[in-house]
Amino acid sequence: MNPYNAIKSAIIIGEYEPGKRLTEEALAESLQVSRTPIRDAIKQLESDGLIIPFKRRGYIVKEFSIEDIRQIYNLRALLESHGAGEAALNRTKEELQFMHEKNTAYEQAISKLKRSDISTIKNIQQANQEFHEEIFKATKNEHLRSHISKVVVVPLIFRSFYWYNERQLLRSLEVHKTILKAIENREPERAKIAMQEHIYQGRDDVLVQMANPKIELWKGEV
Amino acid sequence: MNPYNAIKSAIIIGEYEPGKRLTEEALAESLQVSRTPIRDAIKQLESDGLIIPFKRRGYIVKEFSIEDIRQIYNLRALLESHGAGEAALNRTKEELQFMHEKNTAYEQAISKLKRSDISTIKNIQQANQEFHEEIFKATKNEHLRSHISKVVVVPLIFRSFYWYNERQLLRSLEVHKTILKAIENREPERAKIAMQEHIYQGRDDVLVQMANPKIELWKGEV
DNA sequence: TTTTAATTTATTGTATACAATAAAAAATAT
DNA sequence: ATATTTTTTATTGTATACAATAAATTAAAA
Repeated sequence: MNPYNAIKSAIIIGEYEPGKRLTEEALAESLQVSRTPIRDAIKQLESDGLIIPFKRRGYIVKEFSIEDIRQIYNLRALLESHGAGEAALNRTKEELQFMHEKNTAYEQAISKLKRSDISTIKNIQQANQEFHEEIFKATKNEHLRSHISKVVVVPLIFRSFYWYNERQLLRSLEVHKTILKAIENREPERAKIAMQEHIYQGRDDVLVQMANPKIELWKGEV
Repeated sequence: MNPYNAIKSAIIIGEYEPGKRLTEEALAESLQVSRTPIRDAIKQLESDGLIIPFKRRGYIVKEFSIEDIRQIYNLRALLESHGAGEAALNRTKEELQFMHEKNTAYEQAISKLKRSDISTIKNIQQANQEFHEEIFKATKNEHLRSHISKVVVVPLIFRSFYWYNERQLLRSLEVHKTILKAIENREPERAKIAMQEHIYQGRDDVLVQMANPKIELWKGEV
């Protein structure tokens, strides 16, 4: 795994907790490479909004406020709902088939849920992400796609899956099916609204958990 | 000027034309710095979508197709119109005042138009950009702001000002005033739609010029 | 002559030493 | 005790040499 993915991964699973301070040298030592590739990774992570410079004394892992969550999820809602509408207009039969396959994979990942097992949750998050990405591929809009990927802050989504219970996961699966049906039927407005609602639901789940933390984020060895 | 802005600037004014090949070493030589800061700049420019890697043999300045223009401007329309709506809801009296000032500066920059004079056109583009940015500041939505800035591909906008005649510039000034009025009156829907129309107008002007190039991009020494 | 393999070359990737500098700590003055 | 200046230190910024490697070129084989 390259330095970028290694650090990102550690942030996603919470090994590097929000607020933790990172320096080039310490990261280089920990990943057994020189500072040069670490600097490349850091620049990318900064542009991703996952770390922020800390007064010329390294970086800290970004802590997301309630307002950050609102803003990020509202942006996602705007862009991803637009994407779903475009997908409903432009999808081919083959692409629809791929979406079905990705959603089936998501269903299977959910069925293997073991709470607090990092790798199970990673699988669920990954399957979910691939389903969403399949939709945006079908828009044939490369710029929209790449911008959506910049708005999607993976650590936030990972955390929401970490907190989700089975009921919540099954509900999200049902909404995926609604979105799929709308795309299948070439109903852009319905696909758009279903996707918007899906993202808002995710946003509110995160906000509720933040206001009233029932489950701590995992801590300890990888 | 740092390497990032130096290279970006050269791309914007067309000194580095679309398709031109760039290598780290040549840029380092030309800007009289080592490859290290050039590499940082290149990474940023790549993420901006202004250059693309060319089979491990340097980079080339991005050539924008008609489809690219459509996708980028449509994205801008989506995000900036949303931003204008939010600004109409959230702007303070002071922020409204700033917007007026920026638009006055835009009006003055236009009044000094001399076609084909790079620095005049740079001023117009800069003033226009500052007006738009003032609107997005008023949203108090830092994430929206930063994403809009990623969608705004400055070379495209610069080129459109390069091609614009006085009539087109005055029309764009009038639309700015419409947007301002809607923000002043706290009419989010109208601000949104006016901004959307403004961006689509810009898009179509660029598409028309691309289909039927009346004015060549500037070439020669800086 | 065309395909395949070997060699060379252009270019990015990485390590490392040193320079610049902002922040922190210590010393001095008020 | 507080404010100001000086010194030290932690950390990023930059230059440069060398390594890795994909692409281009040349040579060899079919």
